[in-house]
Amino acid sequence: MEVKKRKRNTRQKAVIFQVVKDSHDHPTAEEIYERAKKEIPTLSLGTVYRVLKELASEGKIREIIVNKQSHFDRRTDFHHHFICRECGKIEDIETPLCRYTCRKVEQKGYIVDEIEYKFYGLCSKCAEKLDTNK
Amino acid sequence: MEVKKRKRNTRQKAVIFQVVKDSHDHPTAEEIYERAKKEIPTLSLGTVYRVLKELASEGKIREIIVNKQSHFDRRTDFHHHFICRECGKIEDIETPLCRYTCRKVEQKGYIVDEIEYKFYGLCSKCAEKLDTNK
DNA sequence: CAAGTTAATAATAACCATTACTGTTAAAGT
DNA sequence: ACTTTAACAGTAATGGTTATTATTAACTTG
Repeated sequence: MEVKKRKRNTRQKAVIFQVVKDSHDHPTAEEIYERAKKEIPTLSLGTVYRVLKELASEGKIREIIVNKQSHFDRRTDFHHHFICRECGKIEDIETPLCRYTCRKVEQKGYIVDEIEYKFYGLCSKCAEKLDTNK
Repeated sequence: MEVKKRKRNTRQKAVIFQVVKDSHDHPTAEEIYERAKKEIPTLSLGTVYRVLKELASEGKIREIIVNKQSHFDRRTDFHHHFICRECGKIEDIETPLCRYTCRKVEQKGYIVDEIEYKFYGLCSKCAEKLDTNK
């Protein structure tokens, strides 16, 4: 009954994956598209979206959503994000899992498979800039 | 130079605010629109969006974004959310502010003005349902 | 390694939550 | 009541994302 679909290794997938892995920021699909086009000029934006979703569901990259827009993270280990309201930059935040919080959630009978902490405010650069302007 | 705009108290604003305050779930703009239309049948969806944004920026309600869609919360006090991947329900989570984490973020020179924790997984009902189906 | 199969692609249309626009309505001051 | 104009209803536009489809190119098989 089950028709098994063999996956194919395409240049597009390899290039898009590499672009994310080489990104030290947290690019959007559009930005990844622009970077990958330098390698494959005929690349289509739809392909970028599809491949990114696939890579994320395979656990090879991470999707993070900021202001209703998907960004992609080369890191898949446990960490969180700080988002600057001024410049929009997304910074990684290393913070341990809060056992106390997890226990409280699990006590309610919920099964948690993902935890996401987001901190909003001003990054050091923007905080400084706004301070000197005053 | 400054032209002061006097705000007007309209029935639309009052009804929309009341709908959110009476909501024990976390409705979307569309859902709030449907509920408020029972009171004001000629209400426009655009008005709902505008008023909700206004109420949120006044701190009278809270906007929470789940799956790239705005939901609205009658609570404005410090709390977080659990989102069920199965039924989409959003549940409140009471958890204290993690001082350790905050200190780490502030050590980087960031100024934090909002903290958002989201827990994803299965709510107790859906967890049970999926368990008995096996 | 040529031929056949079909997964993945490029290009484009559609989607949908949200925002912008515009003529009209109705709060609030005089 | 009259005037002013903030807010409204109705509708068009926006923008990130997803769906569709004919075509291309990985991989399989002979």
